[in-house]
Amino acid sequence: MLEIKKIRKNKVEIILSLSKRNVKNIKSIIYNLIESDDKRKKIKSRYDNLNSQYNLSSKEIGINIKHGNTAKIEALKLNNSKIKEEIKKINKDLKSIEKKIFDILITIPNIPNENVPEGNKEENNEIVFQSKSSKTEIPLLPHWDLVKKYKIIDFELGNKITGAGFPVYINKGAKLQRALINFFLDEAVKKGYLEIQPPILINENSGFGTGQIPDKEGQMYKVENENLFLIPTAEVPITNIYQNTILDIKDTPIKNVAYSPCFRKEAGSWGSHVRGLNRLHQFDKVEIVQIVSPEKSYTVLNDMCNYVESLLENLKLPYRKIKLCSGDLGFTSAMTYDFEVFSPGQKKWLECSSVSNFETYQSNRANIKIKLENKSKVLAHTLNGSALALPRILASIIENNQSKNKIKVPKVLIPYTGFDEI
RNA sequence: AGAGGAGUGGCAGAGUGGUCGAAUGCGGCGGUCUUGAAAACCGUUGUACCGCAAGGUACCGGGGGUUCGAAUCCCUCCUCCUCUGCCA
Repeated sequence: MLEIKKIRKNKVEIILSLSKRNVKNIKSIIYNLIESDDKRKKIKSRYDNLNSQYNLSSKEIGINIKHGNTAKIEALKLNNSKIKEEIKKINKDLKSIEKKIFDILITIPNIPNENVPEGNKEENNEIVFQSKSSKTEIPLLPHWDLVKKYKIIDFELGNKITGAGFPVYINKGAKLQRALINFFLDEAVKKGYLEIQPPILINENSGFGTGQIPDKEGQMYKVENENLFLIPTAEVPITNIYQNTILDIKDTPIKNVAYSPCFRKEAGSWGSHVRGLNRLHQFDKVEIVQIVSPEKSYTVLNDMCNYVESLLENLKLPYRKIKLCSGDLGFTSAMTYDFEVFSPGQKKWLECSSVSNFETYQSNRANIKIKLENKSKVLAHTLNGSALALPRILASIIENNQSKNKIKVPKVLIPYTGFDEI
């Protein structure tokens, strides 16, 4: 959520950059917001003033009770009851204007960083890097055929037990999953990330803190009667560890890594183009999260991207790095790089990581601050990225490493799998 | 799950209806002293909002209520501890 103070200060720039993001009527939204905030200030001032009068009067009653001035007490009580009525009324006004402001604020997405390419179409995304794809003579099978052939993932079983989008990993398929998770966790820990295993159910407040609620509430599975949600990503519990905290600058950067299963309803995004591991309701992911002081966040974004690239290189997968344009940016992000691995069986690129800087958008919601050297407190910048999401990586691994009768396991994974081919 | 107890400032801990935003101790910060450090002593030390400022308002787990007045009384929810039960 954007900070109202910043909006007031930089309204022209903000209107300009949000209009690049497809936000309709942004100018009138912003002006409406500022007008409402002006109103709020006036009401707040009146409200405080009345409360002050009321408090004084109550104290006076106390003093008069001690001295037994019955007549005066009654007069003061009468006066107080009048003030109280007005306080009640003004309190209503204050609450309603605050709610109005809040309701507007949560509909406004983050402001894209100035270096984000402008545009609303996929073509406006900037391909920063792309591996040269290796050409092979033999026809390559898509992963949904390979997993059947080698009996490592069973989609039918998943349908039976749960429903579509919940695959069952079997034998070397299951081991490969476990190997990838351990490999990703170990690599992150080597880079100084603290390993965390978070709850995979979160409450409403945490969902709000990272921006899933209310914007993407419909994409999360809700536990009936408990008011809890299955996490769509470990970003939610991990970032919310720090909700309502003031971090000392000395304790930053916060670098956390977590493996978790992720659950997404993916409502509306299902179609014939979605097959196999391309899109699932449940999948595994290792997520890295950093919380840093504002001036460092873009350096950190780069570091995180470099780290993700190093994983892809270690796995020897053809990949590309894409800088998302303003129109493609997630609601809460100020800048995002996507990483895609090549699927030769499908002849298309599959997103396997998304690394974002949210600047203060999440920290303002979750109330995460940093106390600087000079003791001033500022909203922290939060960042996160997949490092990595498993299913598409697994798809790409088996498709890229297939030969006629086997699939070679990437070298770095062999110590983790205990076998070198499937 | 049942019974009982408890949730107060960074921590510890007082306060059970009236200048309580809250004693005290520890910690933190600033200073005096010291060649330096420690000790001692003095001062300072929460967050948000309104206000140019002076100052004001709100917050004692969350929400609601009683009262002229609530950290203190009542209701409700959450969390923690103890005992009983159940269980991976």
